[in-house]
Amino acid sequence: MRPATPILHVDMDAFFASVEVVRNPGLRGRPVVVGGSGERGVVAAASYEARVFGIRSAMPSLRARSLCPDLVFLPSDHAHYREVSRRVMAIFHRFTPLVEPLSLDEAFLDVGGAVRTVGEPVEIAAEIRSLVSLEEGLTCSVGVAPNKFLAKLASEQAKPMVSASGPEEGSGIYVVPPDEVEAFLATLPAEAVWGVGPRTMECLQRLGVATVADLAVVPEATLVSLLGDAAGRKLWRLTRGMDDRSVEPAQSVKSIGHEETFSVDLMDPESLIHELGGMADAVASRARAAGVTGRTVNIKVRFADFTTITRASTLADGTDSSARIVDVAGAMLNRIDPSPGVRLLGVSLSGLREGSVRQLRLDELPGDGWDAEERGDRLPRWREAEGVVDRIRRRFGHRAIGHGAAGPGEGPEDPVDRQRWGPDS
DNA sequence: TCTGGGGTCCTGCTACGA
DNA sequence: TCTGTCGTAGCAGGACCC
Repeated sequence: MRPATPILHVDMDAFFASVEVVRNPGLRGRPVVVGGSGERGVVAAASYEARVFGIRSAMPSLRARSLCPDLVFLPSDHAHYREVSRRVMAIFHRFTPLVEPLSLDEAFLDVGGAVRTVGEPVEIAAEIRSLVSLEEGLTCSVGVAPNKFLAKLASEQAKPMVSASGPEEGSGIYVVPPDEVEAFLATLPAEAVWGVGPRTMECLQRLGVATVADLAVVPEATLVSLLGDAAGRKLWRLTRGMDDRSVEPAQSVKSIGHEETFSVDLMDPESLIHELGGMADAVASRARAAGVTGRTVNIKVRFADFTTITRASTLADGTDSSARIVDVAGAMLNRIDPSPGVRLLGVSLSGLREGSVRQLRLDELPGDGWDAEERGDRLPRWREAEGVVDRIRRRFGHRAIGHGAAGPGEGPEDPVDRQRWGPDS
C-alpha cells in the first residue's frame, strides 16, 4: 500500500448563490436562490439564509417559493460561474499541480509536495481559504485527511450550519488525522458514505444498519450479496476508511450529452425531431470543441408519468457531426411512441475518442433522401458548414447562428447553459 | 415534495464469433 | 454439421453524484 499523502477537499459554500451575492452586494443577508424559474424548474443553489426556510438544492422551484415568499430567485449564469471557478482553481494551483476538479465548486488537492515548501496541510488549507476570500470574496470549507473519501467527509463537517435562529458559521477547516479515522467515521450516519443513496440505504436498513459504525460490523460477503460485487466491496472498504484512489488532475470525458425538460409534454413526432436537431447540434458542437468523436449515440425519453427509457446505437466509427447524430438518434426516436406525452428528451455521445472524424463512406452519410451522388457531393460541404458554424459561434456567441428552423437571434444562448435547471417561466 | 441537467459506474441480459 | 462454452461487445436500466 502506498503511504498516505495529505489530501485536501475544498468545497465552495453555496457557490452559485454566493457568486451572485458578490456581484450584487445588496443581496447579502437575504434568502437567495439560483435555478430554473418555471413550473418544472428546480433550485440549483441556495444561500444559507434561504436554507433556514428549508430550501435545498434540487428542490422544485415552486416549493421553494412557497416556503419563502421573500425569496430572491435568480436565473443561472453558468458562463460567469465557470469563469469564477477557473480563477478559484488557479488559486489552488499555486499550492500544487495535483488539483482534481470534481465540479465547478469543489476539488481535491494532493498537497504532499506543498507540505515541504508551504507548511502543514492545515496551514495550506487556511492559506487557501484566506486567498479565496481576499481575491473572490467567497468562502469555502476544507477537509484535510489521508485520502479522498475522508477529505470529502471532513469538508462536510467544516461547512456552515443552519438552525431555526439563522445561519451559523462553520469551522471552515476540519482535519481527520490518520489515527482518528475510526472514531471519526463511527459518528457518521451510513448515508454519509459515498455511494449510499436512498435505494442502498433502504437495503441497509433491512439489516438494521443506521450508522457507519453499524456498517463496519457487516461482513464483506453480506454487502456483496446485497449490493452486488463492485458496490459491496467498495462500501466495505470505505466504511473502514480505506480509499487508495490518487488525485488525478486530467480526467478524460467519457460522454457528452444534452437533455431538456419541456415546459409542456410533447406528443407529436415532428416537434420531437425538431428538438432533437437542436440538441444534436449542441452535442456535436461540444464534441468538436473538445476535439473528440463518439461511436455510440444514445437517446433518453422520459414520459409524462416519469417512466424513462434509453436507446443506444453504436456506429462503425466515431462522429462529431450533428447531421449524423440526428440521423441515428432520429431513427431510434421514430421507433418510440410519443403519444403518452414526452416530458424530457436527451441525446448523448459516448465511446469518446480523441481526434477528428475520418471521411465517411457513401452508405454512412446522413439520409434526408439524398442519392449517393448527391451525398458524396454534399458531405464535404456539410462538414465545412459545421466548421463555419463553430467559428461564427466562437466569435459572436452561440446565439449568432441557430439550428434548423430557429434562425439567427431566435436560437438559444449557449445550449450548455440554457434551461440548465428546468424550463423557464 | 411530484421530481433538472450533466455526468459516471455498475448490473443483467443478449447476441455473436471463435 | 450441430451443439455447447466462453469471452466480449452492445444494450437497457438503475443508482448515485454534484
